[in-house]
This record gives sequence, C-alpha cells and structure tokens, in this order.
Amino acid sequence: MSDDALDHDSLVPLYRQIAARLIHGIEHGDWVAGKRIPSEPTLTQRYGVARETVRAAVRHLRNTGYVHTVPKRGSFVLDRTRHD
Amino acid sequence: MSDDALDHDSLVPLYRQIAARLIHGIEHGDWVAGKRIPSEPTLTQRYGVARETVRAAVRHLRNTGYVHTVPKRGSFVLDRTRHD
DNA sequence: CATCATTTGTTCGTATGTATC
DNA sequence: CGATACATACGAACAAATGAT
Repeated sequence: MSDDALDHDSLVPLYRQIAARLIHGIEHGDWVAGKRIPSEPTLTQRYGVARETVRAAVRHLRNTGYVHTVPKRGSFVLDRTRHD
Repeated sequence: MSDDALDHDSLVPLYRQIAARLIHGIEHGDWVAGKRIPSEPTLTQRYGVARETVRAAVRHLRNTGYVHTVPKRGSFVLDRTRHD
C-alpha cells in the first residue's frame, strides 16, 4: 500500500511524496470518511522523515480538502462525495 | 502601525525593512520590556516572506540590543533605559 | 478522581540547495 | 563573489488538551 521508499533525490519534495501516498491511501479506501489517518509520530517513523515534513504533508491534505485536523486528536478523512 | 506592505523593489533589504518595523513597534510601545515580540512563524506570515528573512530581521534586533532570544521560547524586548 | 500516554501546536536552531542581484 | 531571499528538511524542547486506565 504505497509503502515504497521515498525518493530523496526526486524533484518532488518529500512532503509531497508523502501527501501523494496518503491521498492514494484515502482514495484506495485505506482510510474511509470519518476515520483517522496515522498520527504524525507514526508517519514520521513510517517514512523516516522529520515531523515537520509529515506536518507539511498533512497540511497539504487539509488544504486540498482530504482531511480536517482536530487539535490533540488527529486528522480525519473528510467525506468528499459532495466535493465532486 | 507599520503595517504597510514591504517594498520588494527597495534597495533596503526586506529583513531590514522588517527590522525597522519591529524597532518602530518597540519604541512605539507595541511591545514593552520583557514582552515577547511575534514569533518567527507569525512574522513570516504577516510579512509574506521566508522564515530566513524574518530570522535575519530578528538577528538584527538582537545585534542592536533591542531583544534577546531564548531558544524555543521566543525573542523578548530588552530594557533599554539604562543603555543610554 | 488521579495518572499517564498520546497527539497536535508552537517555537527557535541548523543545514542544504537554488536563484537573483 | 557576497548578500539577500526562498523552499525544503532535520532536530529539539515544551505546552496543552484528550482519552484511556
């Protein structure tokens, strides 16, 4: 499930690569609407990057309407059915 | 209160323009001795510049004795009354 | 009710690479 | 070349709310 290693030499920033994997996972149904995506520490460890990088990725998901973040709770997948 | 947009075409570097605004704010009493000036992220957003640029501005304030910076806490206005 | 682990928020320090003037 | 500026990324530390036990 998109668990290939990140390409540290790519022109695509790490945070974008991670965002792409998360989006893929969401659209693939790994996490459905209302469910929480992995926490920052979890993603940090999974991808072997700094927390800031993970946060940038999640921020991207938030900005693109894939998730909403609840402080101290996590980021939850949004229902995109009405976002066409 | 010095909230005009920065002049990206000026001969005066952006970090100096930001420093000037901060100094103006300090001397104007926006932040008194002991109080913290806005954080780097806040200033970054407020002025629409890179963090490095903000850091250069704050470094200038530090070098000129306006503030002292505490790692992970912020930059605090110094009491300049006895610096004549 | 108290305690503890989890989780996101915030903040400064540092480094690298790129681009421009 | 040096100064300025942006983007990305890692590190470290503490705060504060939440939820489970």
